[in-house]
Amino acid sequence: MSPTKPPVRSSPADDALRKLIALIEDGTLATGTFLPAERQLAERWSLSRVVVREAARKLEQRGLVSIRHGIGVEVTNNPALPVQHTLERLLPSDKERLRQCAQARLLIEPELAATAAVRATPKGLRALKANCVALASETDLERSAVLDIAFHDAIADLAGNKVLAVMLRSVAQLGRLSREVTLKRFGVTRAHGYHVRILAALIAADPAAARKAMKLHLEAALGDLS
Amino acid sequence: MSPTKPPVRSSPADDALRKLIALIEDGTLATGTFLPAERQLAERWSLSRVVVREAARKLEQRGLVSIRHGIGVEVTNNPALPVQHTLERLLPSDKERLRQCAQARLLIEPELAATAAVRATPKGLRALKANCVALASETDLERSAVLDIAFHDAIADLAGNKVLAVMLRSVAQLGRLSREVTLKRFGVTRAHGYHVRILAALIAADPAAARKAMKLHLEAALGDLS
DNA sequence: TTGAACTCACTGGTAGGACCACTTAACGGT
DNA sequence: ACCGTTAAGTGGTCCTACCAGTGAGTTCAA
Repeated sequence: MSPTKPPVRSSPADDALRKLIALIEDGTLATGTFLPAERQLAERWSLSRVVVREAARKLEQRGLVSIRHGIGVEVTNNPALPVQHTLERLLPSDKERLRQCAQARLLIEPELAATAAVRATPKGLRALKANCVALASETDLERSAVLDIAFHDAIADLAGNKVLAVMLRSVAQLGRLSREVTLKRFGVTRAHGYHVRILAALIAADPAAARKAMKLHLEAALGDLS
Repeated sequence: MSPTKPPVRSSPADDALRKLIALIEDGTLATGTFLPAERQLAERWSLSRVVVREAARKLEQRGLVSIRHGIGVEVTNNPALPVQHTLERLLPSDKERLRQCAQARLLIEPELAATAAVRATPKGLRALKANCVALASETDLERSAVLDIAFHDAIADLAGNKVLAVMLRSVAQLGRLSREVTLKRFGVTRAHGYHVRILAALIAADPAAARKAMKLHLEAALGDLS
């Protein structure tokens, strides 16, 4: 009953983890920058290096950082990564995983597009338009794929539902990683056409049209996989 | 160019992690059992305890095990846990998180019910029926909530899409954890009624009816939150 | 001058041993 | 028969030394 041990149970490891998360979220440690070296953090916070290491490992598993031997700990902030790990373990077969991811996208993304049509901001629409323009003139297939993903991510953000946004981002990235069937050149131009139509529906603030345009786009793109 | 260092880059930590995952997945380490003590594993595999610890930490972050001070490392196998961590960080506000999770459920789960109606097996239907019966006679609210979640999980499994199943499981568990507004007694009996109707649609292999019944159920249950 | 190899000072990764903190169950005194 | 003590097990932390990649600066030969 002595007040020396109230329910304040907090372990050094948890403290370190929370501190780091806080630093990342408030922008002190921006995406793309590196954390201080493990030894420095340990001394600065009067902790063992082991504790700092464990915190870093946890951050890595949660997709917040990427640890690179000989380099350092880079802030990546990719919340979709843990989901990708889970799905890769649950569905070891690339083909089946892609199939189920496609099904999930087909269910989620048209709805996101419809919501985005209602909630879109001028700023968000400008960004989408810029993405479309960039995709039109992009010749490199690799960068085209990145732009394509960014377009869909941006729509998910506009919709304002972070739960669905994270889910979409996960399956989209997973699809991009595991498909050798990367887009052909004609695939890019076709994708651009669909993107333009989706963007038009968003600008018109027409949910039904956005939903339909997104559905058509996905069915066309995902159909290439079968 | 010497063949002594081909692309076999494998670190002891990765090896340990892979070994443990394999042991868990092939059933050698069943859910509910405990891993050997860290010191034992370290000696058995001729590794440092640090390495074993890091592997265990990673497994914990991925939802495969639960580490408990003074007790041991228990195999839990809850793939939804990483997603929950991510969403709790992205949406710190309980209220907003619940709202978006509800929206996600409303989108995903009716579709899962419809698919389950087509793909349901006799065995799966029996399990669902047993769950319904148990819920009807359960008086404890805590256990009722568990049964409720299990019912929805079972339907997701029947639908055969693990991607959507994991997503649903995540948002459902998250909802149960963060709501103080736990079900009242009348809520349980009402839920049971909906469950029976959903089950009937599944038995009848009627996708449209299943989708509709699930939608009604969710709208009723989630409506209590607002 | 140029350029390629080397050196060295970082980074994270691993090792081993000691000790702390929590849990449980067996033990022993009352 | 009860309850506090003890001891042995577990994970948690620390320290210190060393191994292993990386990159930049230096050196030395062409």
